[in-house]
Amino acid sequence: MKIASWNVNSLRVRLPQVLAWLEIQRPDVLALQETKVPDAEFPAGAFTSAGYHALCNGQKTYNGVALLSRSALSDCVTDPPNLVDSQRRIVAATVGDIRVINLYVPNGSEVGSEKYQYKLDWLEKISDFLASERDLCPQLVVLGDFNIAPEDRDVYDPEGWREQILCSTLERQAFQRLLDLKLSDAFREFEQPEGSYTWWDYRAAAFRRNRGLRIDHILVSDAMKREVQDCRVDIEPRKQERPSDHAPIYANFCRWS
DNA sequence: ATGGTCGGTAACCGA
Repeated sequence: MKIASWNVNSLRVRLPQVLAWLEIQRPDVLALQETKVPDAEFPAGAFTSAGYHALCNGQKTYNGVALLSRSALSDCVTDPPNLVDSQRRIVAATVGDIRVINLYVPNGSEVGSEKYQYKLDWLEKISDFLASERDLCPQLVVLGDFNIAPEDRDVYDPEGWREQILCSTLERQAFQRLLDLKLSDAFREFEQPEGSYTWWDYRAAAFRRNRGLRIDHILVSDAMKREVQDCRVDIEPRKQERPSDHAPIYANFCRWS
């Protein structure tokens, strides 16, 4: 079973690339972020034709998440009780016996800004939600765009990014608190190439120079950690014309969908 | 080379 995550930076623009990627990689589940499309305009038909069920939680212009799955999705949550927010950043659902939670964590803009505080508050609240979800279902996968590079090795220039947004100590501590919920970073369960990243700025030919950060993650509960077989970044879509600034990541689990 | 590029939307904001 393959579970993937991809910040597409506008599903309208990236739909052909997403459909192509579904055909090539055949993930059982794909979590999308930054769809930037209201639910009424979500291209559900295209995904149905491709063999996927879809759940969307979108809005105009900003944010927006969705879950695609080859098998049915149930028990959808978009608004945890303690996270009242007009920004559409969460969609959770059950696939078989696995609880999948797709997150688009706020970017935070700049350390010390109002948006930065919103990000930290949001992470605090999501932590409570994840704890309650974990207690309901031991087979838990939490994935998405976390907008946090957990360690220096996840950053192409750690000194240049020291205490900058995506890398600050408070953000890294917030990420660690998620791991403290007995969740593991699936990517770090395996040997990985140095310079593995999931996001590269559009500017300054950052991708060509591999000036990236690893800010998209797949976190797994202990029950799922026992079954994870590999976790990779697929940089092929980032090489294409008009790419998202993020690459997809995926993990394979030793079970059928 | 201390800037640079996207997407959404309609002058700039967010990333």
